[in-house]
Amino acid sequence: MTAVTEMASPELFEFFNEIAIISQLSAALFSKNLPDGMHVSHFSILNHLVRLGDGRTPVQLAGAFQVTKATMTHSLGVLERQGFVAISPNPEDGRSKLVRLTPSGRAFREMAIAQVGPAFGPIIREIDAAKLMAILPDLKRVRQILDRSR
Amino acid sequence: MTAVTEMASPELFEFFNEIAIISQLSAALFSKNLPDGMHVSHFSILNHLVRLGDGRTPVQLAGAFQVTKATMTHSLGVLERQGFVAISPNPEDGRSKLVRLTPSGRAFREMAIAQVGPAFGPIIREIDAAKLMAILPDLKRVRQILDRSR
DNA sequence: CTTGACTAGTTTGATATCAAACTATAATGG
DNA sequence: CCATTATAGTTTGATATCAAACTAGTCAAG
Repeated sequence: MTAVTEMASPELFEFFNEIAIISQLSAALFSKNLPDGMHVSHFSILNHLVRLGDGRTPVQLAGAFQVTKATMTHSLGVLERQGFVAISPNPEDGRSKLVRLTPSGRAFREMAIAQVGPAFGPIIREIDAAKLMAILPDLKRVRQILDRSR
Repeated sequence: MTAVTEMASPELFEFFNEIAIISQLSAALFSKNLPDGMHVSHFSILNHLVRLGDGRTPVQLAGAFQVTKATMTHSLGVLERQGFVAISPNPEDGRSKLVRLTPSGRAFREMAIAQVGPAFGPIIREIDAAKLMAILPDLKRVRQILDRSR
């Protein structure tokens, strides 16, 4: 058991290290093709709201992206100041709020996809998207396990 | 082509999103089991120096972890203040410096491994380390492609 | 030599993120 | 009802990171 840990640690560490680097590089590539001072995290929130529907609470969003509530407060502030989301009290819970997309927010997301898509095009071609999709379930499992043991 | 991009984008985005979340969660789990205010990035640098050898320059290290020079300046400052590395001028290049581990730095790395190992033990068992190792080469390819198109 | 282009490292200013403390509302058990 | 406990969101203070401007050293071409 100790032996297993000792043996597996370096490789496991390498695994997570690789993950961290890919995360950084892809975020950088993404941001570079995003207008202005928009960050991937902001786009992600808009994307999430478009794909899975409006009217989520900040805590739900924080859970979806595995960031803290404080981080989500900050990100939503940015999006609200840009006019990309509207935040209103939650009629069903006095403590809570609801986040809704504005038309401008939807438009921005469309534009971002149009801009970023081409940048990732060559990568998609080169990487063999099928392989990535094959990996995805394994990654999800890793995520779930990490999430549970949090 | 446009069609391919449009079709592949959501999934590809999901892929990178999953990567980003795993990166965050694993870093958090790691940091939680690291003494004091030490961050994964600091440990990683020490680990790198132990495994691949001393006497690297800051730029080499920045390249290895795909962070900017400025970030590496900061991280090395932390490690130096903790007494974990010693930084000296590079006799072969007046612009450059050499980073060396101190005994204290080696000891800290050992201790960190001893502390973090157990925390990741259950995860190793549950995740099926073999599967992760199978994925690793694919991840490396993704990293290389991203790196090249930077 | 000397100039011009490149490279190493630092500094500066900004931002994303976190942890912990705080406020306000909800829910639950006696 | 009320007191306790839990949850939603914010605030505060800290840190890791980045991009861009800057300093200083190197190198190559003439």
